[in-house]
Amino acid sequence: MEKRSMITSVQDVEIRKGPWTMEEDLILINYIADHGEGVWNTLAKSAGLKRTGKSCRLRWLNYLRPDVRRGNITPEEQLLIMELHAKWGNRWSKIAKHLPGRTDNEIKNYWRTRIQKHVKQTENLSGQTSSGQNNQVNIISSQTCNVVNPMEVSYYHPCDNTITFSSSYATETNNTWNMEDLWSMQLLHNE
DNA sequence: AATCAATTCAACCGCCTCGTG
DNA sequence: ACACGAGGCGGTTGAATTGAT
Repeated sequence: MEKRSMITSVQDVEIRKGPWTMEEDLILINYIADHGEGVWNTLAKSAGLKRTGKSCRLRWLNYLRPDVRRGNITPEEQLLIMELHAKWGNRWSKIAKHLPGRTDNEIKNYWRTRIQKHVKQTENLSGQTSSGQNNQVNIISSQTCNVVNPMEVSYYHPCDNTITFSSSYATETNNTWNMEDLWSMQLLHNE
């Protein structure tokens, strides 16, 4: 059950798993600010983090990096994701390189939870019309209005192949604390 | 208000590739 | 040529959150 926040003991070294604490984030941010990123296993040990190098790398790249953008995928980004996925398939890191600030993990999650759902729905509605073909264009053109998020409604415009959103909210998803808080604290800490 | 179902997304896992000795 | 470790990637999991009843 307690898959999260557990501690695994491997060769006398406690390895923490599960959600990162604010303290761990600050340690990682400060360490990378001083020493740079990379050589993650060494970094984890040197920084005093009871985490694997992989875990540190993932946390930094997907959440703590100052240039990472999270939430509020724009219609343009959504369209680009769909186009690139149609072109390359599940090459998430490759797709992410074309969306500045977006991570492969976020794009993967976004695709699976938002877009793929609509792919299946649309396929069910449109029957076999696109059997075996690259389906992205069909997905788009068969929809004139769809709910992408419970709080967002997107409208497709077939004439110019664009999507507009009517968004009733603009809150970014939080992970317990605000990143701006973290970065301001980190700056203070480094003073 | 309580309960259950559905959704989201952070984080882990396993596999693969690459560099090094 | 082989072994090993580090890094990177895609698939998957499951706790937390949100919505529905």
